[in-house]
Amino acid sequence: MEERVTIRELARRSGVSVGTVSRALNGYADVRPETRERIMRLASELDYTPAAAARSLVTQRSHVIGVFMETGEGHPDLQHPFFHEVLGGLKQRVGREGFDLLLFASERPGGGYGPHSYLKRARHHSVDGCALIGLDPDDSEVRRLVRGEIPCVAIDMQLEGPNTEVVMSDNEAGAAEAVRHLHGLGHRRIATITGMIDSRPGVDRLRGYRNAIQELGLAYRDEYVRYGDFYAESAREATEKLLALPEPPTAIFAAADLMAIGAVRAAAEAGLSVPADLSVVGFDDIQLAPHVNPPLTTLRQDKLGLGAAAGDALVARIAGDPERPQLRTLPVELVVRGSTAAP
Amino acid sequence: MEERVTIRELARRSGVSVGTVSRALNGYADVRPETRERIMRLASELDYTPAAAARSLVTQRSHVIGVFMETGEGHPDLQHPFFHEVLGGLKQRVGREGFDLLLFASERPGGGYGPHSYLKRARHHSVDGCALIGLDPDDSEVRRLVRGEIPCVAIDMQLEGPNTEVVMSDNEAGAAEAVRHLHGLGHRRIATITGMIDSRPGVDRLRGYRNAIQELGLAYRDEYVRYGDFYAESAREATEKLLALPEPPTAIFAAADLMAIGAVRAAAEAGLSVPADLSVVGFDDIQLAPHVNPPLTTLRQDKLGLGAAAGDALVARIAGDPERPQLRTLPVELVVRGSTAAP
DNA sequence: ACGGTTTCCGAAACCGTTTTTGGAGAGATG
DNA sequence: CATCTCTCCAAAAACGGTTTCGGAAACCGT
Repeated sequence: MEERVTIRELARRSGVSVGTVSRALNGYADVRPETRERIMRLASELDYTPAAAARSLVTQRSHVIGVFMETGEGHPDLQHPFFHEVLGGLKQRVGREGFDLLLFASERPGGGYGPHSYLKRARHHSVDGCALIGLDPDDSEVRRLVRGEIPCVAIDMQLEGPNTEVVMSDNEAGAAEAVRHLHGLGHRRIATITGMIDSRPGVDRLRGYRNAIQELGLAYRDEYVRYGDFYAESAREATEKLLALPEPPTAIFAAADLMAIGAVRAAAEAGLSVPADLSVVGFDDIQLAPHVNPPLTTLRQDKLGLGAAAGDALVARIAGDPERPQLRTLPVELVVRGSTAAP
Repeated sequence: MEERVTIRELARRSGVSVGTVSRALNGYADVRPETRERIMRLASELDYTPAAAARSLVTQRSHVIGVFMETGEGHPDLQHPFFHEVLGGLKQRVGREGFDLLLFASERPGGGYGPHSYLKRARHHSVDGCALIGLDPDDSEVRRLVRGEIPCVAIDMQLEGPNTEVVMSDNEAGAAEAVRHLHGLGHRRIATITGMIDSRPGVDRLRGYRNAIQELGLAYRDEYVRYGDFYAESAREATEKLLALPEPPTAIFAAADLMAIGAVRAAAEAGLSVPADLSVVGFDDIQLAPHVNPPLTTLRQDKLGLGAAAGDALVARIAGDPERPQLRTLPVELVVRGSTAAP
């Protein structure tokens, strides 16, 4: 039978008290070098592994960051490639600092009583901080969570709380740059397909579009803005409508690469070729963007950077840094590939 | 100051002992209904949240599943869309059973001493089980982990251990079906671009290709098999070579959708059109497969199903079920779209 | 009225750590 | 030699739960 080797066992074998073992292992000053040496050697011989539960029980810190990211059927956000890359960035960043990520999945946490709530689940596991990715900011659970005492960072969602911070790309500037790029190419009839307009990125990108249109002295036409949901299918339908217009656009700014891809597809189905007959620019620069046909001109979000920034925010707030901004926005970069050309 | 409400507080306020509170909350039999009622009401009024650490310390069960999934620079596996969807399936399945997912990220777990090792990290957090996704099965750390006492499930990797189970798609059958489909369309010169041949899916798909070629009475030609790495770029190069052959293939089976997309791109760059001049079939059916141009004919892996099967394995083994298969393979399904046609 | 069951609950041990407190011994100081 | 300061460590009290054990009261049949 494999008996777990505890700190007590270490103490017994090395002839000191458990307190001393703990101090030796944790690098406290007041333990004689040779004693420490002996203990550490023994620990590695026996492959001693401290129990996180015991430690966090007393220190009240778990070195774990909770992650809320819905995988629901309705909005399969966990399936949006964008969020995964952000998650990867977060993982890397907080990993360096010794944190692990707890991806909340359980429906009745703690194996039993009481309904689940975000706050409760976070408290139950004593996470040191929480990352909220692509959630509905109006959800009452979410609001309760950020109103609590746990440091939170929200990615791509508008949220306020005493100890929470928001990280997102500069969506407005990016959208504006997209239409300027199109305009520079010579396009004058530029349409857009928005993301969900109840999300912050959705409205910001729309605003960027609108501002740029006006700054460039183009007429803002209602029929040129169509509402999508960040996924391909919605853009395909939207593009159909757009192309059926009496005066169809020569260029489309889609507020997500997935939607840009949907738009390209709709164009192909309408017998149009991209970019010869229609220019399309996306947003995100997902992994596949350079590989689709034609390669997508898009605005690159620094996905790893977003995750890393979220990690930064979390570790800083966990460390007790009070001087934190409420919002951190990262620049996006236009990368032009093959889906845009002069009209 | 927000004092955490503990079970002792509950006991004090409701005038019973802590043991009774515990039993009441956990649904044990020997507590009078009205007492239980009173306690539970109080608990929900005070929003009592049990501490997972304390509980798992004594029960030796954490209700947490550890997930190892590398985000390294070298092989950015966390970036392969396939794995995310699998993760989603796993999350859903184990979530129903009350488990959460711990995504290992920390580089020096426990905040300090000793080098990290998979086994050590798993033990440190007392995870009830581990999921290994897309790792190198020859890694010595991985082998140590599966030799241990913790139930493990490996997804898409060949691995053996006393308490570990493997879940993967029926790659061989899928590959065979791909070439039969191509053959049925009239193709006779069918090439393949493999995945990494040090991975089980890589070799299985190659074997499936080879077997089908022979069963159909086609000549097996060495120059028709090119080695890729599951990502787009490698397939693009491989396709260039293939098309430069004196007798170029009329169809390509790419062992991954990302590679199929790379192949399509290479064809376009060579002035060929898919599927008119070249048929391409992929593998995976990633989310984007129906949306690229042309829509990809591919073999659908049941990604959610793989995750769910992994979850099944884990919960069963955690519950102590000894009657478990060592390997579980899931069927794949040919879905024909626009990237294949008669030659 | 009495032994035997049941039902309900309190007391206490325990899980594996950290951290505080204090004290023994050694060396320095007066 | 007495005292004072170090240095190093032991003991014990937490942290917040679960679970075992046993006892008091209530209920039962005779």
